[in-house]
Parts: sequence; structure tokens; C-alpha cells
Amino acid sequence: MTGPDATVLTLSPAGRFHFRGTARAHGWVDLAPNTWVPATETVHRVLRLAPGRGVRLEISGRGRPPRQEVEVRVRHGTRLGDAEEEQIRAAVRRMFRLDEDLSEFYALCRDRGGPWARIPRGFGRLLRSPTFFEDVVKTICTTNIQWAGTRRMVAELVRAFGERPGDAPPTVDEETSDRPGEPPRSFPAPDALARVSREAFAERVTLGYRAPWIHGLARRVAEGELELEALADSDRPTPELRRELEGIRGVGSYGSATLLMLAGRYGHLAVDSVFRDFVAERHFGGARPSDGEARAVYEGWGEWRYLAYWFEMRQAAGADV
DNA sequence: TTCCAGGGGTAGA
DNA sequence: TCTACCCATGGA
Repeated sequence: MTGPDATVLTLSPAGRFHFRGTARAHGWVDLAPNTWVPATETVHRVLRLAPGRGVRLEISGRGRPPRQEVEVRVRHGTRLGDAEEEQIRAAVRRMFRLDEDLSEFYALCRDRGGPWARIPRGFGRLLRSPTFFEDVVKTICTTNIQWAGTRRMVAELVRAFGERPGDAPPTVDEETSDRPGEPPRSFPAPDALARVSREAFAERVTLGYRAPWIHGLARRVAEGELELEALADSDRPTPELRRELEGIRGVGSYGSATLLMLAGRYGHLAVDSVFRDFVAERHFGGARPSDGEARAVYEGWGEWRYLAYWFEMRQAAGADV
């Protein structure tokens, strides 16, 4: 229902689009402040538009896959300005990669034949965050820790440093979220983390040895020393971008490959325990190959290695997209 | 209790 | 470039 405090926006993707498949393509939808509401197949999150100004978003698919559009119900306490509406559109387009063109990858899949030729149209858009800063912080929080630990650390960051959206009342779905009773918050802005001292930061969130890395990253971004958003959108050559990303403390070869994927570049494989286990099982009969041998499996996919690996893994897991 | 996770940094070879 | 070792934390 659209009340005086809600606005509904409709966004059209470039090409075919599968909302649920994109939202659930990898673990990002389970990391705060995102919440997946299964009953309505909706992604909820708070989006911070400016200091002290946040809105709650309820994002869902409209129409039938693979030709869906995205519907965004925006709940806001005070009137939504045109610039704010545009900001929300841009954030959601980024999250769901509505402007990404994967036709070259689909063409390669058709040429391969077999299961590749049956790749669902709309596959390959992996959910990302409204900002690259959020993606970088979350990626650092996935390293050398189990997924439950990643979820805990990100939730702590949001709880400790995120902003409440304002005065709109919580919806029914929020009462059934994994953090019932707690007011939803935005992902922390860089300056929200940088405002506190390194010591205070480490005390307020349990991030282990990652704490100084994430605090240092936030400080560099807040002070304008590192322009992360421009970096993600730049047309710089991938090797150069990769070197830049690996210059961030806490980002190594796995992290840079993950972040390149999140920046829409799929030429590098994120070699982690999930990748190693999958390739060993699928391509080496359960025996453990070296990382080099495992990488070689996807060598022929060139600039699309990451998506080829991801499709094989999702397909083996029985995912529909 | 021990191991290790959707690894990364550092030192030393 | 490669290897060994260390790193906080919590789940298994």
C-alpha cells in the first residue's frame, strides 16, 4: 500500500533479468543491512542518503522472469526530493546490476553447448551493495572466517555504526526479520567509522585482526585519500585496478578477485576454500589439485572465468538460476 | 581440546 | 615468486 510516507519506483533492466536469482546469487543478501523476506521474495534494507537522512527500501521483482522489472517501495518520513529519488534509483540499479551486459558470456555458453547452452537467461548478475565501500568492507569480512562469522561481524558494524532511517513505523516484515525488535539501520558510512579512534572502534565491534584494516580503510575514504567509488566505476585496465585493490590492507588475491567481480570484471577467480572444494569434487574426482591446476579448469573462459565457475557451482548445487 | 574457516601480511629464501 | 609462520575469533 502506498501511503503518504511511501513512494513506489519501477526500474527497467537492460536485457533479461531474474529478480530472485540475482538477489540470491551469492551470500550478500544475507549480510546486514540486507534482509531477504522469503514470503514476499523481497529484499529489505535501509539506504542512507545523507547524514541523518535514510529511507527504508523494499525491493522486489515485477513481472515474469527472465523479463522482470524491479519495484522499489521507498518508505520515508518526510517528502522525497527529486535528487533523493534519483539517488535511490542509482543505488538499486547498482545493487542489481541493471545496466550490466552479459551477452558476450551468454554467446560463449551457447558455443560451448551441453549444459552451458541451457544457462538461464538472466544468470550472472550477482547482487552487490549500493556502494563499493560496503562491498570492500564485506569482502574483508569474508576472509579466513566461516560464513556465520562474516554475518556476525557485518551485523555488529551495522548495529554499532549504522544510522536509523527516521520516523516511519516498522513494517510487518521487519518484525519477522532475523533481528526482530531491533530498528533497522543503514550500512555505516566511512566517516561514521572514522569518527571514532582506532581503539574505540576495535572495542565496539569484534572484528579481530581485521579491525585496524577496516578502520584504516574507512579513514582513507572519509578523508578523500582513497576514492573507492570512482575506482570501481573507472575504465582503468583490470591489472591496474587489481593492483590498486590489493593495495588495500586485508585485500589479497581472493579479495581482489571478489571485488573485481563486484565491479563487473569476471576474469579472475576468487580462490578460496569453497572454490577449492568444488573444483576438487567436480573436476578431480575428490582429489585435491594445486591452485594452479584448479585455476586451469576455467582458463578457456578468458574474461568470463568467474561467471563460468559460478554457473557450474550453482548448477551443481541445484540452484534454478 | 584442536582444527580451521568464502585469507592476508610479513620475513626470509 | 614461493614458503613458513603468525594473526583474532568462534563454530565444528
